[in-house]
Amino acid sequence: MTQPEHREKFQQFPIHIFNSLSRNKELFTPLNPPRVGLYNCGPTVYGDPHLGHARAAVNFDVVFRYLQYLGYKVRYVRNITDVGHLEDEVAETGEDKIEKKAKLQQLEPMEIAQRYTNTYRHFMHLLNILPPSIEPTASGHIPEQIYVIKKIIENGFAYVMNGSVYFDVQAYAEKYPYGELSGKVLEELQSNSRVLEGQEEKKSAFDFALWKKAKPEHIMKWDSPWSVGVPGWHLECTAMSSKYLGIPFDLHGGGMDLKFPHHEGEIAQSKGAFGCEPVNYWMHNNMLTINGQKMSKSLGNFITLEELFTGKHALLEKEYSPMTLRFFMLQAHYGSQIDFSNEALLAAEKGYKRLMNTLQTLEKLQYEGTTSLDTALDAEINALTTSCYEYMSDDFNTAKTMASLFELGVKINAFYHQQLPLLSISSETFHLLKSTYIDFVQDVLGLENEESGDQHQIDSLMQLLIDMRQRARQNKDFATADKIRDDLKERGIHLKDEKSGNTTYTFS
RNA sequence: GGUCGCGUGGCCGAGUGGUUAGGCAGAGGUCUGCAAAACCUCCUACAGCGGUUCAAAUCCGCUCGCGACCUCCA
Repeated sequence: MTQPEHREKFQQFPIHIFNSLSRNKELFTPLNPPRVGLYNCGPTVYGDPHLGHARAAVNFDVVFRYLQYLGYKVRYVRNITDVGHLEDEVAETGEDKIEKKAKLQQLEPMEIAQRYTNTYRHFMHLLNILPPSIEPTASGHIPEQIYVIKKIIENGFAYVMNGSVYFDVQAYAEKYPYGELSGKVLEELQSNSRVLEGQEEKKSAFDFALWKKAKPEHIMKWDSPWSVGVPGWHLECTAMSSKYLGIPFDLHGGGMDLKFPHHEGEIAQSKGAFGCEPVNYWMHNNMLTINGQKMSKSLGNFITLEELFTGKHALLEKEYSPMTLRFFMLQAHYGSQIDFSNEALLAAEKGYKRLMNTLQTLEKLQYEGTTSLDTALDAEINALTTSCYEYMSDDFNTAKTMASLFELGVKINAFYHQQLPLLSISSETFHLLKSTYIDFVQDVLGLENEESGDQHQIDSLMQLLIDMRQRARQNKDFATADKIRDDLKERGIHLKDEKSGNTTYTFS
């Protein structure tokens, strides 16, 4: 995919990323070009993947895709958290989320983790999200996590208490600033911290566990120098990102809700263990709301991907396809909140189909003959193709990029329907238009056609019906012709008679 | 309560000191046997009130409304 023209455009529009840490848009300079290390916080596999998972995954998939498109060699690490996160209502028992579910369902903890990992991967695949280069699990990296804890203890930023190890935030804060990413002030944290049982072990309420001693009844536990127990909440990402990407690495992503305490913890652990920032650029995608309300289980507006794709949810008027969801998300910038509603999804569905129809139209376009150049039009199309790079490089602005693609689509359709002469642009411009449009829609934004079934057989069946109707039309038997068209329409297939005399069809 | 952010046309959503975002919906037109699609044209907004400026939706202040984080969370 690394074509010379990409390099040229790339040089013209170097990538700028809004770095959550500095709160500024910064020129992206990888440490070891052309290699880029990308880390994204993946799911905790104790439940069905939902819309929030999709947003994070889609956004960083586009980052991954665009970097690769420009010729970077990207190692993309997205973890699977299969251990270690405490659940609210059982926090005082130190019980593990995954373990809790296992007991309820009488399954092995790893069986649960595996099942939801499979489900997650399945839905990511439906969303056309490229698999990461490495998908490490927390449970598979216990020694690495123990190693990080040892380093932190050695450096004096952690203490052992009754077989558990806690990060000493106060000691850390004397040497490094704490709370930079999330804008937290230590004193405020202190006064606002909720008092939980089992916290009397900690020196301060905001100290966090690096290792937690297990209760005898716990099933998921590992040996360590301190106790048989489980690793802390934020440790896996530090251990696995440093292992596979080095320290520091280039780019770390995740949902905004992870800024505190998760990513703040990662920064502290990394500096505490290795004395340096874990990563140069932090990217955070914003949250979703549903009909203007926060998506949460207690509000009953929590939508899983399966519910969205099947339409089986009280808030959904119908099902929406994976590509509709992907399109919908890409029409907004990752840094903005987006609001879900049936109207918004319906609009996205239509927009997506228009984009796909244009893509198919473009593939049918043939440039033949001699140019009779329309300089203004030629320049306009050139500028629009260039703007795709410009906008993507400007903090991955998929919304603006899509706007340019739609404007190019107007030209593509006009060429195809002979509303504009194709030969009014140069052959070079035509090929640039074609490659840019196809590449950005398919490779960069990852939007693809969703037709199902055996397309070849459907085509041949459809051709049969189209021929029959054509004959009826030639005989002015419009009743028959219209019946064929209307009956197909009832079945969700739309016929279009084109100027050229050809009839094409689309699915609704 | 603390911290941060947002309020854009009928809906969704970019943008952010002077110039068309885009999608969906709606109106008119071209094309068509009729449609559909496509194309053309129109609908041209920035919560309210003040202030800065030659110029503000964009900067500042206040008011109102909303959201996120502070606790597992994408």
